[in-house]
Amino acid sequence: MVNLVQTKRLQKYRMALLRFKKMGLKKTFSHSLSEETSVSAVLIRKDFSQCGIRGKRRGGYDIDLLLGELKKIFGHEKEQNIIIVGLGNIGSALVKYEDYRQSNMNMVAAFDIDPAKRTRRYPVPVYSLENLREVIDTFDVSVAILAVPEFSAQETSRYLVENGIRGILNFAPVLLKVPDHVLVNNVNVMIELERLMYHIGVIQD
Amino acid sequence: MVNLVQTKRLQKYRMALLRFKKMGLKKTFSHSLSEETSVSAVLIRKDFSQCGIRGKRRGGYDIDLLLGELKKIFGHEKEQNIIIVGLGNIGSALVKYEDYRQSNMNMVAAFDIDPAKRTRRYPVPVYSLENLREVIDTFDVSVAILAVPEFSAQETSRYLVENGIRGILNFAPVLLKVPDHVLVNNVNVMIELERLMYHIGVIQD
DNA sequence: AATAAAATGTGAAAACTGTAACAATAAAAT
DNA sequence: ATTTTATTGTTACAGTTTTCACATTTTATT
Repeated sequence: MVNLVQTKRLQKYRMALLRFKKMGLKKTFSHSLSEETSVSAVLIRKDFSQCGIRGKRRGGYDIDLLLGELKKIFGHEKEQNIIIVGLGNIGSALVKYEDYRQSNMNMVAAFDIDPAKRTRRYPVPVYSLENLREVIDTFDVSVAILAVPEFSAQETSRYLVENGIRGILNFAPVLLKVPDHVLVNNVNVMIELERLMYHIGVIQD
Repeated sequence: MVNLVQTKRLQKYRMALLRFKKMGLKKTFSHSLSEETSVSAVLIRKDFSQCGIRGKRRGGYDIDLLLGELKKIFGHEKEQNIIIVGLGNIGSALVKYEDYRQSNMNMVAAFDIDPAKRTRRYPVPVYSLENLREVIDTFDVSVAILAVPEFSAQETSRYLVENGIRGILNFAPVLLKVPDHVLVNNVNVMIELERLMYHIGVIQD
């Protein structure tokens, strides 16, 4: 229904709307959202229009209505269980995140090869990868955060997919090879920094 | 010279090339890179062509030559100093990263309002934000990683910009408002997870 | 030497994305 | 009640990005 580019924008709108709501506002206008998100007002109206969201001419858009529609689109209505694999620096930080609940996500388990990590020091139970299938089946998990070291990322991702994972948020600096039905989102700090540097023109001067 | 879309692809090529090189390969072909990066072979050739990188007809591309050109484009030749602001969960994890050196980046300092964080437990000195200007001037820093809590992100970013930062890698779930000459790259785990879920169609079934 | 095969490089077409202009409508002002 | 104003919604257009088709070059084969 909506493609990747639009999805990204809708998520921006949602963030802005949540902020507006927190400020006590009830309705908003394409221009206000434009200022907040740096997306042109026309494009915002077009996106809404295409999603079947209607405003009132001269009256703007109802914030709760918009958030409701976005909720439908992104399926926040249904709780989604997720897992995390790898409790190194990044993994440990991510497992302690508390924002998951806000998006109706539920971190149900963590996995690490190091038995020393399998303690109660984390907010979720920590297992060996041997228990992966069991956890996935029990909690109907389809999305995993992958935060293992570079050298084991490809193999681990294969194992995840083998056991039913269809979406991977990958923090390892590796281009994972996965079957067509699996989706990977890469988060790579180095690459983001590099691009930032390139674009602010640090390079030239 | 190259735009954002192309930059992202070039970074992908670079990752693939580094992998090929590690495997001992000397030359490669647009098709091999295509398989590795999921970018079409024609597009890869076009990107290279536009960057003034030439291959040999039937002979493919020389890996070292390609990496050299990419190095020039991304300015890895010159060392870039960066700082990190906020030593919470994520910040602490990022400051311990060791991959910065690979891209010729140098993490020179961290900042946190909590004096308890200002110990020697971190691989770089930790300061109060009062010392920001001093550090920025001394080390000629133009890029910062922002990993403070949501509520203080906007204010902190304003302060960073005021003191000369021109690029921000923002881990706070906030759409920062910054002047035109400043670039922000957002890294938002929730948003990435949501998009992943949306696109694998977890929602529908 | 001639031919075939495997690559690159590129101009034109297609697909996609965003913008501009403006009609339609609702609210506010007179 | 009428006019003005502000805002949405949409159609046509412009720009950007990707793909297609194929010419060109190099290497390998016969």
